[in-house]
Amino acid sequence: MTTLPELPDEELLRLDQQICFSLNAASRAFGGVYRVLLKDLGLTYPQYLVMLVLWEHGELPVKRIGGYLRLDSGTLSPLLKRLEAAGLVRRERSPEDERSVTVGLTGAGSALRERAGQVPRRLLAATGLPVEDLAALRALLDRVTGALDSAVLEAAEA
Amino acid sequence: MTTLPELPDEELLRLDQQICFSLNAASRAFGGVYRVLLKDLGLTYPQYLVMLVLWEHGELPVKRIGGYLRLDSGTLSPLLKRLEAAGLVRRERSPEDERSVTVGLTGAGSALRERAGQVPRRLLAATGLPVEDLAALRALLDRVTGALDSAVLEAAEA
DNA sequence: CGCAATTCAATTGCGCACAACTGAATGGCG
DNA sequence: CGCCATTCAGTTGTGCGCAATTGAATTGCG
Repeated sequence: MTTLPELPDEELLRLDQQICFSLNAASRAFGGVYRVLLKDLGLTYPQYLVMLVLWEHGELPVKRIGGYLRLDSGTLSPLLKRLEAAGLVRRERSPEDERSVTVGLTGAGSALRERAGQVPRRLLAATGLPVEDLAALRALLDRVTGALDSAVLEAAEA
Repeated sequence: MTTLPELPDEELLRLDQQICFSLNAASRAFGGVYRVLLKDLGLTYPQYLVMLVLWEHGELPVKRIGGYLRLDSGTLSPLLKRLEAAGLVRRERSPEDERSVTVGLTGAGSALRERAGQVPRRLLAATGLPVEDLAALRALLDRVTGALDSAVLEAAEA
């Protein structure tokens, strides 16, 4: 934890701007590329993330999907309904805990995985970065995410 | 532009997941911290970005604000209306080009800059990263944003 | 056992992001 | 000059993200 010593406020303001600007721009630039790549799959980017989780882990309760993606039911419930309406996903109340809803893939949902196979390679090519730079980027992002989350938690406790 | 040679599809899928997961999580983690920091200013994070632009550049047409922030009128028009309703901003048709709307700060909008002065320092502290790491993060993000944008443009031309 | 606290998914409400479109104003070109 | 393409801001519609609330099911504790 650096205490950011003798930097003047003006410098801080400018640096802060660049960081939040850059992160914002990058996030939406990724969204734009995914939008193009996912268009003929009929998926949005968040829907694709949910499908990735289901392809990897199979049947899951909504709560656990939210755990993987840091999303709550306010976001997931309508999203899953749309995936269900598209015939990719099946939702049913868990028999052993009636509060929980289990989400599983339909045949079409599983089959979509084949057509999605090209997406990662095309996305990586679009980034224009060597794999090791992407790994460094991911490591930095994860570090900052962890720190930001605990900062919010501490603020909430106070 | 690396061509990502002999990596198997399974590896690519996993790496891709981690990158988009990480970026998504980081973006929303930043949003969470900004939400806390900006709460008593009565600003959302995108509204704060617009105010930063206005504080730095003064009066600007909507189009130029969108240029700085990569946002279009579909996002900015309602956002600016809310800032106007909050008394922070003033909007008026440009006399020399009636299509354009000039956005400027009100007294309250300018005054808010003082109260926002603490935000950058508190955000930087929350990231838990030394300044040089944040600079590296920003550089990586900017590189990838540029590459992604041109990739989308090329796809649009084809 | 019975009641209170907790855990889930779902819903509501608000704001942002983006595509598609509208309509007014402008500029260019024949 | 007259017309057409372009440039703006604004509107509409869809989907995501999050806070707050609801309501049902479950758990825990006295």
